Amino acid sequence: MNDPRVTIRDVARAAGVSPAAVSKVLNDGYGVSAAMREKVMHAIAELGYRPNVTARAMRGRSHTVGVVADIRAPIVAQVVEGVQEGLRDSSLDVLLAPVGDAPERQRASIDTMINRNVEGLILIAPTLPYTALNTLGQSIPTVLIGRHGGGRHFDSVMDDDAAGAGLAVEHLAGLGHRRISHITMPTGRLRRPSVLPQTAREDGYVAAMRDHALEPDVITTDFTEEGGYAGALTALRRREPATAIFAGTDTVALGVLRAAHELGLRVPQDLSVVGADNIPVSALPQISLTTIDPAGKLNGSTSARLLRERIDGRLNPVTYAIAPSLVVRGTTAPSGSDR
Amino acid sequence: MNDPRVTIRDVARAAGVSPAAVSKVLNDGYGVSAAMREKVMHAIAELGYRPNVTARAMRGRSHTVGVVADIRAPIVAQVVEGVQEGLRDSSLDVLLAPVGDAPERQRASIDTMINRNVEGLILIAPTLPYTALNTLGQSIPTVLIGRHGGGRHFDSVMDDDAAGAGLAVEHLAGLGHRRISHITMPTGRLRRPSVLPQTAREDGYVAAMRDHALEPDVITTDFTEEGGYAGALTALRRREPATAIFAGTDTVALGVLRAAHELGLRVPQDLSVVGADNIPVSALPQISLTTIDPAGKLNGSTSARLLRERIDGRLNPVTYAIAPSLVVRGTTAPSGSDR
DNA sequence: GGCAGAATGTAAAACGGTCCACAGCTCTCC
DNA sequence: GGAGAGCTGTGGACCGTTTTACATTCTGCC
Repeated sequence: MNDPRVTIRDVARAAGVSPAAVSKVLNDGYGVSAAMREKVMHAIAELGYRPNVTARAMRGRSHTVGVVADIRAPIVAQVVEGVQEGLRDSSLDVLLAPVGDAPERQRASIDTMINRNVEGLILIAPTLPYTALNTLGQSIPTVLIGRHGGGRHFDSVMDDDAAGAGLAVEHLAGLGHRRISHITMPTGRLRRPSVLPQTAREDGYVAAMRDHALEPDVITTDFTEEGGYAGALTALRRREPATAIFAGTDTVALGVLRAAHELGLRVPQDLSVVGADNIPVSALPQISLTTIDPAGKLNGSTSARLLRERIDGRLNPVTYAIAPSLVVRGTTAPSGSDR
Repeated sequence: MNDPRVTIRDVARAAGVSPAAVSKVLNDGYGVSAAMREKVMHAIAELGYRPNVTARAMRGRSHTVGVVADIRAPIVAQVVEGVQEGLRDSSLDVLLAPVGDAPERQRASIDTMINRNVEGLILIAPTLPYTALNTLGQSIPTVLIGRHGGGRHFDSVMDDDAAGAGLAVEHLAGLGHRRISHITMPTGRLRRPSVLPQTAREDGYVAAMRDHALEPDVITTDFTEEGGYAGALTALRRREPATAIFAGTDTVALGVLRAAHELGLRVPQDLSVVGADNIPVSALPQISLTTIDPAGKLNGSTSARLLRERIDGRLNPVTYAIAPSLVVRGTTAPSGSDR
């Protein structure tokens, strides 16, 4: 912490060895005697030496993994925690480049990381086109979280969102619901199979409905509370209104709850609602939303493991789909019930 | 993006000049002719050259500002957005080191940043002791957000939380409330005046109550929904129960709302509730919490400005207190009202 | 035309590590 | 006792950029 910084030369002098020797000790290189290791370690502790990472980075290893994510999404905190956990014993530090909505900001943040010679990248729910990601993966170890479809030059970790949607439909159908609507959002320019969670959920919903011999009803708005409100009004003003709504995200579900309230519908007696993402709000007693839990931490730690393998030289792509779980809370009940 | 990376030498060769010349163009150095600038710029664009930041960092400037924060707090996203905005025209990039609760993780994240030669640090609500922060500020330009009291070797930006508490009390007293309880959390090891927002709020609350000739009633639990629930039970089971509660944070306020609901109290008719922080949930129609808005983005952009001044050489400490505002929503009403 | 001084460009040394190639030493084995 | 192998440790080049000190060219003016 004190200026000027202690360098490897200072340590070497204090320990009476060469800088190269200190470097070897630090990188547990081949050919260091116990005696020397001891001397060097002592000098390091004595002087409070910490290697200058930028200098290290110039010779290949930057000891840094870059995470690019929109930190406004509550799940990101959990994912990052998982990443850190997965990197704990590895001498790799996690740095986060914050992005907002704009795709060009994503690019800029990725470049920020690459300019700093990060050893690998973890991108959370990137909206960049498939080809750009593939090109990126060719030049640097890359793992994608939450992007479906996989790719040739990067690893992918995601929740099995289609299966999650299946869980939701199964739960609702099991409660006797027949008219189950789904609210989703436009896919942007992304095309199947390289898509974000909402599209996979939509597909899973449609498939599950067909499996139960039910008619799918997909309403497309946007993923805000407002969007959920508007979507719910559509679903509930049909000639044969929905008795259950599977919302594409919890935030959307909150809008659905508000619409129901305004229309005088009781939840869950008159309308059942299922969300997705299990954001912190959903667990609040006032909300108590039945939802699909995305296992954010597990996504993070799995990504970290894959990235390390990739940094260590693996080239063939790996895809991990994590089984989601349904968290049953207070917004779902049997159809036509009045408990 | 393509391997191997384009270096300054490649650009120099392509433009038919020396590497030094390219460097000068990049750093708008003294003594570059228009012709040379033109040639170099063209070569840079041609080759898609981007300077290697780690190499730059070795010669002093790392073009990086480090933000250390707990990304689980919703406000952090807004603050970071403000920081980025304040740094937009500066060639400085923002990198974020995520931390959790543990103070030693804060230290580790700060070291992570220093090891990478960042030009300055912005710490959001750090819990490190005052002396550690002061020492830190002596070795690197540092700005603290959300830490009261200021210091000799760093700048401070914070909401005027005492004034915010004053707004809350004034609002409630103006509605006719006399028994206004406040729920706060322990101060940890921090001592006045170098404290986190909650302590400043508590002080502001006590002062404002006295100003209105009312008796302060401070309940100390912890800053979770559970804590709020427990605190509210205490306040509402007194012989003379509170008619209004000023919660230390919105999350706490959510617990208060649950307690009120369970006790059969209607909000706002039987009990008024004010929170603090204006987290996204509070704006939801179902919650509609009256709260104090912390102007996160303004905190961020102000910090960025101060940090730049400090990087440019300013040494004397500056403290900025940002006036908070009260957002009146649906959880407050006149005392004894039955509107 | 010659000269001072300004303007423009370059060579080379740094920054703080890593790592290759090699030197010196000890040990083993014949 | 000497050759060769195996260990330890070191010198120095190198990574990509900035910056200082200096060389060269140009300009204006007497």
